[in-house]
Parts: sequence; C-alpha cells; structure tokens
Amino acid sequence: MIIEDTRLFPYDDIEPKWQKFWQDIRLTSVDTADARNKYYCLMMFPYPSAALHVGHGRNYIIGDVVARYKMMRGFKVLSPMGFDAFGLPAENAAIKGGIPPKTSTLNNIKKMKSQFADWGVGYDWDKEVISCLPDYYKWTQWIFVKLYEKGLAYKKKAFVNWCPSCKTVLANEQVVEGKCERCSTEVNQKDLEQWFFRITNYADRLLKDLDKLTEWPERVKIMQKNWIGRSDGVEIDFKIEGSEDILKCFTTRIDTIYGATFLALAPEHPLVPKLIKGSKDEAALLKCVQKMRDESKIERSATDVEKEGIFTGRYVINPVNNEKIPVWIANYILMEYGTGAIMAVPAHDQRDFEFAKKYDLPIRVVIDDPKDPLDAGAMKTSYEAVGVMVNSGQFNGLSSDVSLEKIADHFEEKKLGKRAVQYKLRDWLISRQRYWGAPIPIIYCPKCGIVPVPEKDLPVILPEDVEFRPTGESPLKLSKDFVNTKCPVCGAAATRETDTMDTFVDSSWYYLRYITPHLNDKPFDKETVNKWLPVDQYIGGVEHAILHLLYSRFITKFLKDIDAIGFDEPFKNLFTQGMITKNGIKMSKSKGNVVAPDELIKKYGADTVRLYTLFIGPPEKDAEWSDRGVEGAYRFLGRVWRLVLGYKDNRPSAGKTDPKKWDALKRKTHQTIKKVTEDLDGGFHFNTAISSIMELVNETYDCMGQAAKDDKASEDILTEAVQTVVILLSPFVPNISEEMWQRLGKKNSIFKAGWPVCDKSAMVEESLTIVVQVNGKVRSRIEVPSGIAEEKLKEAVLTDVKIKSFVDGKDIKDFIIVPNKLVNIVIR
RNA sequence: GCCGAAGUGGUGGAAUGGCAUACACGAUGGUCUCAAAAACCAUUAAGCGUAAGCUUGUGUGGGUUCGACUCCCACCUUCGGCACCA
Repeated sequence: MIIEDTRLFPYDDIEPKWQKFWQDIRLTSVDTADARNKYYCLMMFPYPSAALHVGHGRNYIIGDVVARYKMMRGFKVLSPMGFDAFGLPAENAAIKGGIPPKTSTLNNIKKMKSQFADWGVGYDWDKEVISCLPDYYKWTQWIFVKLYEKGLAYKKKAFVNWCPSCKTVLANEQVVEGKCERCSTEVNQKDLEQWFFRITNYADRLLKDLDKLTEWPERVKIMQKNWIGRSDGVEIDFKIEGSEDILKCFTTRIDTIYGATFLALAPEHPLVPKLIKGSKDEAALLKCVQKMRDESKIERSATDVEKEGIFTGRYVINPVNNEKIPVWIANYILMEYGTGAIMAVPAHDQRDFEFAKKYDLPIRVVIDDPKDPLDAGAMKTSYEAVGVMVNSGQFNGLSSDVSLEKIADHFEEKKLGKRAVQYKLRDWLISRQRYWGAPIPIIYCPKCGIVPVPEKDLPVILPEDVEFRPTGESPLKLSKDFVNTKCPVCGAAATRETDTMDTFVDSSWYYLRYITPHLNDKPFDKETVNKWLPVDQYIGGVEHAILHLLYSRFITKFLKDIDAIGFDEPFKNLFTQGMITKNGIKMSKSKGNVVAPDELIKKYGADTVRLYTLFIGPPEKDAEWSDRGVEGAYRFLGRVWRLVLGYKDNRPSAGKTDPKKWDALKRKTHQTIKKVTEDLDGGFHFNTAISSIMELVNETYDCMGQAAKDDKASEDILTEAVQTVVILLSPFVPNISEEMWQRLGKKNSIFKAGWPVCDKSAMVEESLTIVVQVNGKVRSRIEVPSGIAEEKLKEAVLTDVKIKSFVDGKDIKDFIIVPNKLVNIVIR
C-alpha cells in the first residue's frame, strides 16, 4: 500500500536538517570577548514549568525574529536563554508528590529546552544560566552581602499571611477568599522579623531616570511612576493630650489643616496599644483593631468598601488653632504608606467625608468653591478642588494653592512640622519562609549578633536531604546540619538564617551573568559587561511591567554605585508582548484551555506555528488563538513553496497580455521590502509585515498568468520577486526559508545573505488615483499623472462627470487638496 | 477601589486626522476529480434598489474639524498589575 504524502511541503525533513546546519556553522554562538557591532537581544527568562503552551511560545518566537533580523542586518547578536528556577510551584510539588524540587525543576528545564528546539528558536546555549544552581545563587547571595554592607539590607517586623492550622506563612496566591488553600482555615496576619532591601533610598532616582528610558513603552513608565508614587507635602507633629508622645501625620493638603476634625490611625500603628491602654473599653477596642488587621490590604484600600473605625477616647491638639481633635482607628488607613496616621478633613477628602458621615463627625468647610459656596450640612461629596480659604485664621481669603506653600512655611518657621516627600513605594521584602530559594547568607552569633557570610564562604548551599511536611512549613528550619554553624567572626556556635530570598532577587541580575556565565571568582567580568550592556532589546510579558523591571533597575543602580558596573539602566529598549487567550481568557492549565504546540508542530511544522503566532495580531496586544488560523498559515507556506519550486517552468507562454503588470510587480517587490523593513525597524509590526509579503506572493502568482513583455526582463522581475519573498520571510519562518534559499541555488546560509535594500527608483509610479470627496463623502476617483500641478488637478476634478452632478450650480466654498491622495470639495 | 491597556464584519485583525474593513480565517457557489483532499476562480458589513447607485455603519452619548476608527469630554464593558505566582 502506498501512503500518499499529504504534506504541502516536507517540513519534517527540512526543520531538523537546518537546525543541525545552524548548529554546525555556530550561527547563534557568540564570543563575548569581542563586542564590536554587538546587539544584545534578551527574552525574560522563564520559570521552568512542565509544558509550554502556544502563549509562552509567542515570547520566544518574537525574540527569535528580532535576533535573526538583526543578524541579517549585520549585527553580532547575542541571544541567550536561562531559567528562573527557584519558586513556589516546585516546592508545592515536592510537598504533594514527594519529588525533590531540584529534580522536578531540572526535568522541566530539559523538557523546555526540547520545546525551544521544536519551535526552531535559536539560543547561544553556552551562555545558559539556571538560578537554582549554586554557581549562580552564590552571586545572588554575594549581592545580598554587598547590599548588607552598604546598609541597604536590613531586618524589621512585617506582616505575613499566616495559617494558624498549618503554622506556616502563605503567599497571597495560597490565600483563597481569606482561607488557606490547603486546609481552608481562616488566614490571619502575623508579625514576623523579615529581611528587606532599602529600595526606597533609590525611589527618586528610579523615578527621575524613567526619563532616560526613551525606548520604553509609555504605559510601562507611567505604571512605574505611579507605583513609586512620589508626593510632596508636610509632616505635622500632633501633640497627644495627656501624653509626651507625638503623632506624626503626612499630608499633601496642608491647606486644609483648619478643617481637620479628627485623626485616623492605621490599626497597626505602633502607638495604638499605648493610646487605648487603661481605657474602660480596652478589650472591645483591641478586638475591633484585630478584626481590621485581618482584612486584606486590597479590601481595605478599596473606596467602595464600607469604612470601619472606632474612637480611641484620646485627643490631639491641632497646632494651628489649639483645637482638640479626637483620635480614631480606621480600616482605610494603611501602615505601609506615609506615617500610618492621617489628619482627616471630611469637607475636602472623600474617604474622610464618608467616614465622618457614618460616625457623625463634624464636617467643616475651609476651602470654598468660588462659583458655588459650600454648605457643610448639605454637601453630598467632598470638595477637593482649589478654592478660597475660609475658617482658616490668618489665611482667610487666600487661594488654597497659594496657602499650601504659606502654611507649609508657617509650620517650618514655628517648628510645628516640616516639608516632606513620601513615596508609595515600600522597601522590598525579600524574606521567604520557604525552602526552594537562595538561602539568605546571614549567621546569628550569640556574641557578635548578625554576621553576613564572608565572600570566601559563599555559596551557602541549600541542603538537599530535607524533609517536606504536608503543612508547607519550611524544611530548612528542620535541617540541623544547615541551621547549626560557627560564627565566621569569633568561631562560636551560631545559627543560620533559614529564610530564603524572593525569586525576584534571582531575576534582578541574570542579564549580567549571561555575558560571562562561567566565572567562579566573580559574578561577571566588569569590562566585558560594560561593553555589552545595556541590553539592546528586552522582550517579555507586560505583567512584569512593575515588579521585575523595577527591581532590576534598582539592582543595576546599586551595582553602579559600588562600581561593579559602569551603567545605571539595564534595558535600553523594552517590548512588552500581550497574552494569547483561548475562549477569551488567559491560557492556563487550571482553566483547561491550553493549546499545546507539540501536536500542531507535528501536523504543520514549526514554521507554520511561528507564522501564525506572528500573524495573529499586533504582538503588544492580547490575541485569541484559533486552530483554523494555523491552517491558513500552513496553506500560505505551501503556496510559497510551490512558487519557489515551480516559478521557472510553470509559466504560460501565452495568455492575457498586460505588460504593465510586470512593472507593477517590480514596484510591489520594492514596496514590500520597504514596508517589511519599516515594520521591523519602527516597531514590532510582524502581522502587517507578513500580510504585505502575502500580497507580494498574490501579485507574483497573478503575474505568472500574464505573457511576458520580453522574456529576459520578466524573468528577472519574477526571480527578484521570488527571492525577495523568501528572504523577507526568513526571520519569521527560518527553516523553510533556508531550504528554499538553497533550492534557489544559493550557497551560503540565508542569514548570512544580508537584508535586501529597496530601490527607490523602482517604486516611482507614473500615475496616481486621487480620491474625490464632496463635503467629506467619497464621490469619485480619478486617475492623474503623478506630480500634476494644482490647477490641472482642479480642472480634472471639476470636469469629472460624477463630480459635476454634485457640484454644478452650487457654490464652491473650499477646495482642499491632500497631495497625491485626496481632494475634498466643500459646497454649501 | 487604585494604576495601566483595549473595544472595528460571522472570526483574528488593517487603517493614528484623508478611500473604513487591507491580509487572513470561516461561509456560500463553481472548476478539476469516479470521489475526496489539495489547488484554483467568484461572492461575502447591514439596509434599499433590476441596475448605475444611495443610505447607515468602528462600545454608548456629546464635542472639535472641510473631513474623526483616529483628537477632546462623559459613560459602559472586557483584560493586565496591585508588592509572598513568576
């Protein structure tokens, strides 16, 4: 029995053949010692998950297109890949299935690498980094120690999600509707000593330097700016009645100080226990405070959620008029922002307004609306705009924006407070009470206190013979061999820190390691790194717009400050790609809407899957996956395949004769070169680049049905069109393009062939079609010679039959000409 | 809730102040074939009209403009992030 070959082209022969060929000629291998003409193309390194889906593929395919295109433009392209290999899922798998995290992680990496190969994406695997291996995390720990030495790593108490039943800390993800995902126990907030990085010291530089990032998407910069959240204001010292303590409040609206009718504290505020101590309602107050503290932060900051509060029974003194102001505790005040205490001005802040209404607190207008005077009793919402000062002593009658500065001056002169800057950005909590992460290199000595592990003793190795408990408790705490050690300073018996680092620390410097990945005596070679960085093109998901990118920028700035590197921004160009959805939602295993690439690649080949992924839509936007669309891409490649193999002998010698078509094909060829080049240089417009190549293919087929105007000339035009199609397609579909290139009789790899250049003289058109509108509506189209004079054009338009019927007998008010495109006749 | 983004045919999308729906998918009809697949040809926003053509139409409502998918204001819906998923 003969099984018929139903493939449109022999992708399964082609793909392994050329992938081996590229390996043999070391197409993607780069010696970083020589950085001349370098181009560093980087994709965000992935967390190793068991199976990649087509949504993941988008990132790698986009990066591969960029790398191959730049290669063809003559750059020395470094495109490395690695794995962000520490993290929660591997640990969960170990707890559930008993497979050690290292084993499952390395298995996943192996699977992923074979999937990369299936997609035909090429990396310089000599540069691979894996963040969970000691040769890498040694240097993550080294960065921690450097930060510690500079006072930028420190310990303080912070709240964590705590499951009282499992006796373990939970990630936000492990808290489902306020309950532990493992045992469904109500989760509460627990105070724990934890390690932080002082990223807030860099807040201002991280903010200001966003201006340097001219090649970043504006939306990402805006998100970072809002995340850093700089605000300028005044810190006021409120004296507490009957106490020596003072309450510090930060406000951006010092102009409203005379309207403060209560103070509100976060339930976590350190003075809360002291303030309510001895009160007759102490027990009830404490209970209420605890309830507020257990609410999640997102709930608490939501403005549509019911505001809750309780009066402490204490008062402070308003420094501008010596008024007694009651002190409340309120759920909408967050300890993390500002001082954890606010002066509440119900008349001029909506949240305070709602709180005052609920608890019947006074509302006093101190800024009046100049157009519509306010009546405190009748207000439905707060008045937050600029206005005229009233009820504000010596400042009455001034504009509120002027008194903002005057009152601030007044506070500083009388030493009642001082101008201050606040950031929303908080210090980076890097402690994780987990096993599968880089151990924090700290030793606690009973005599010497906190001692960082000296560089010569790094890495602090994560032990592998540990016991995983079903509760999720960190096995590090239970490992005596790990915990018990000697103090590196005095040699006394000491214990190790058992917290590990947030995986964002691992990923905040990996792009530096790629350049010189095998050094054992330093994290990277400074000189080489300085030549290759910043990264020329960084590509990844928009979901990383804030955290990962901000942390990387911070670590880069820190390394610059300690003179480890010579630049202070890591990524010059940033591209954030959209998600691939299926049935309107993000692809994920748990949703059961994952499209696996394996079967598609088997059925249509990698080039087809690549082409469809790129054609699906603008890469920065989300896109809906359709298996049908894949078939379309497959058929297109089949069409190109037949064109390339058969264009020479498949041409009819007689038929319709239209010599103009040949000139048009030459023009189209060069227009397509221009369009594709612009689409790749000006942005990542792969979808429109591909559609323009499709148009060229369609026009080439159309031309083949025409008799030649002269054999040699049309032969040349046709050959040029076909070769152009192949070379323009090559970054998108490398395997089939390389095969077709060789079949066209070329000897070298298509990626060494150089990018085609468009010939402007070939694009000149003799005549143009001008759209003619009457009052903005298209009424006709006329053919005119290109470069026609304005008067001649007017004449041609007005003698057009269709236009005459609209214009005759009417007053022409205006005659608008858009050169080479359109005219619009405005009639009354 | 806050911050960011997006809403265009049956579907993915194109057009960033100048021809709305390029390119593709799907669908319908046809050619080839014993048949199918593949390929090729034609039609494909809606409504009216025998036709030439006309009218409406880019989430909703308003505005700016000779001209608006594009700019401005308000609203609605969907998606991403919100600091222990990475």
